[in-house]
Amino acid sequence: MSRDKSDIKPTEAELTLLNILWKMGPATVRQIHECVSQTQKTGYTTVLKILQIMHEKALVIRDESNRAHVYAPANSEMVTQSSLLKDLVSKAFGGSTSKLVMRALDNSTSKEDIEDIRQLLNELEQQS
Amino acid sequence: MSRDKSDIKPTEAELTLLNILWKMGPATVRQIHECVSQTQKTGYTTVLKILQIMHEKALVIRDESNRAHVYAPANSEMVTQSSLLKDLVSKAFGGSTSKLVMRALDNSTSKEDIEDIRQLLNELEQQS
DNA sequence: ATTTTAATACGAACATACTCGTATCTTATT
DNA sequence: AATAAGATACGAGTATGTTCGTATTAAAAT
Repeated sequence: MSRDKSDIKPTEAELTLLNILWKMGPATVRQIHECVSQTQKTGYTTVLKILQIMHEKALVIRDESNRAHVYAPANSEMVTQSSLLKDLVSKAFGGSTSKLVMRALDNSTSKEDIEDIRQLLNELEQQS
Repeated sequence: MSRDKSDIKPTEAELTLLNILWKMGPATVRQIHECVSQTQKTGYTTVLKILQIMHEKALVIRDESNRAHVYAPANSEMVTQSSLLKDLVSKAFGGSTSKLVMRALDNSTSKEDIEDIRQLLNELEQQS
């Protein structure tokens, strides 16, 4: 059973670029490189290459109508976050999402966060 | 700033073995291999090698007093889970644990789980 | 038209992870 | 003591990810 196109797990470098794309919207390699350069020292062609690989993997789509290709995420941030969580749940929490949630809450959560989450729990309970 | 010994991120294969060790307790390579063989077809020396690498990385400790070394996790399951969560939060949730929790809850949680989590929220709130 | 600029494509080098066969060493059995 | 069994150590092959230099191509400027 091979992996569905839509739930390929992005690598670390790929996730860095996806984060930028989700934040900036569709962008050229130059724009993406400028952005990533603010926090890392990475060559232009490195960013280009990663994007090309991501295109092969269908992690991004690109508009080739202009000379400078315009890249955009293939999946929303939400879908990708869910996919990464699902992966972690299965590999490190025995498949139990609630175990993951409890462990996450153990660590660090502010008072406002607690209220937000409680609110969400109420909504979820009503749905079912 | 180099990585602390105690929060090295285990790879996928390493996590598989750690899961076994947390479940079984300290074990020899043979025991671990038998266990992992129930779900995967992996050579004995492959398991051995991974454990040796994990020992170098200080992910496991081992008792060499007998011929068959006895391996044990260097860190608890809890600590490792927290470390993995922290990593995912920073890489895919902009550093926000509560965003991760909410995304996780969105997906799938049973009614009993919701109650458990609500209980935990109450306790957390009292602490602060 | 020629030159300069700026983009993509390609390939190679390097790092890490994973896998396993073979060599070596230690203990038990005969 | 010699052999067999069972353990670790080592090294090499493969796969994937990351990095970047160079080549090539396309557009803009002169």
